[in-house]
Amino acid sequence: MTSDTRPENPESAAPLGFQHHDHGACVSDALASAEAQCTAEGLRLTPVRRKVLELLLREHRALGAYAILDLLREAGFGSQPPVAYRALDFLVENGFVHKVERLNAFVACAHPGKTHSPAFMICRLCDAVAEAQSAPTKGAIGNAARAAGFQIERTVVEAEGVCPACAEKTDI
Amino acid sequence: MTSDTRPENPESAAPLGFQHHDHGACVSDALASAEAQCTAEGLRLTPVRRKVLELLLREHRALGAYAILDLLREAGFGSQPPVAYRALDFLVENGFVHKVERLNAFVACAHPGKTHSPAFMICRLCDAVAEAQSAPTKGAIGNAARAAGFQIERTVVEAEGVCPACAEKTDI
DNA sequence: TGCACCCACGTGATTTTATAACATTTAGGC
DNA sequence: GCCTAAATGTTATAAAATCACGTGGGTGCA
Repeated sequence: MTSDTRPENPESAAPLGFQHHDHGACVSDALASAEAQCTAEGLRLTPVRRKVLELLLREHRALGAYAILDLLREAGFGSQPPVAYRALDFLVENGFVHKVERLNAFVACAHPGKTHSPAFMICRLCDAVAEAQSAPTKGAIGNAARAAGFQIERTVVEAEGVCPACAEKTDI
Repeated sequence: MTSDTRPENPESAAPLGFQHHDHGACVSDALASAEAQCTAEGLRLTPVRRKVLELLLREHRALGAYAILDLLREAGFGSQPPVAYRALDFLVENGFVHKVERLNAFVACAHPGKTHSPAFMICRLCDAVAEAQSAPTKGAIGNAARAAGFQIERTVVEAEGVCPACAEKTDI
């Protein structure tokens, strides 16, 4: 056991977007901003919750709950599933983390702050996940919902395919 | 065990669309059309596969793999998970059935024949699932993909909310 | 016709993902 | 300080999915 989301395709540590960027700052900025938001809204960013968010920010890719659990154990936290799931529930509920349904995995939100409807692009080769925005009430699904009288509360939009880096490796 | 997708909210047997329609004809028509397509394409719609499709058409709602497995057992087929999963793999691969990622469940395709990108509306109260069409390469996600150089192969579009029937019951 | 191959099926075991239930601790309001 | 509510730790179990291996039934071809 001591699982990870995948056989761990070596070199492809799957950047959250598909382009590189200054990490490190990105992690601590996001943590600070999360802390600020929690203070502002009276939410409790407890040690476990903070750690899970930090792990997801640091790893910068989608991690399964049990992969997170392993990392929590290493960090000296409880190591039973509910520990991870509860922290994830909190983070997802408050928009700091999203669940990628297609992968049964979790990613730190790339556009924190305002509530939004995330859309994901998932590379089937290297498992990289990029987050974009979707517009729930627009487009085909919005029209269908209006026509059917369906009230949309939340949307899951995930595209599976090949990221630029993998396409290059494969095509050439 | 002997599971079903839900505690089975009694009266809400969750129509596939949100409006009623002539069932029965709908089931046998779909089966016949699937058979025709398989013959045409040299695919083997074996007894188990046919049975699974029939069950999904008949139930007319999203069923978990284990719920299907129970029904298969009752019908005298093998009752180990791979039996259901293999049949479902075949049916999904060939477009007769879709997987609803949000529910880890399966529905018979409501628009068989041509290949398409399904979009689902899922009622969180009665679990009804309606299928609409999405346009993968259009809209926000299509633009994001083009901008990022991501090649979309498949999309998951699922809206969660309240169906007309449940909205009526609740609001009044 | 017979044989060989491939595909599908049956079954047992196991892995991965997720939740239930309950005791214990901790933080904050008063 | 004390009470309450929320968060945590832990045990157990449920639900979803896959692996591995053996068997049988068509299809194609000699």
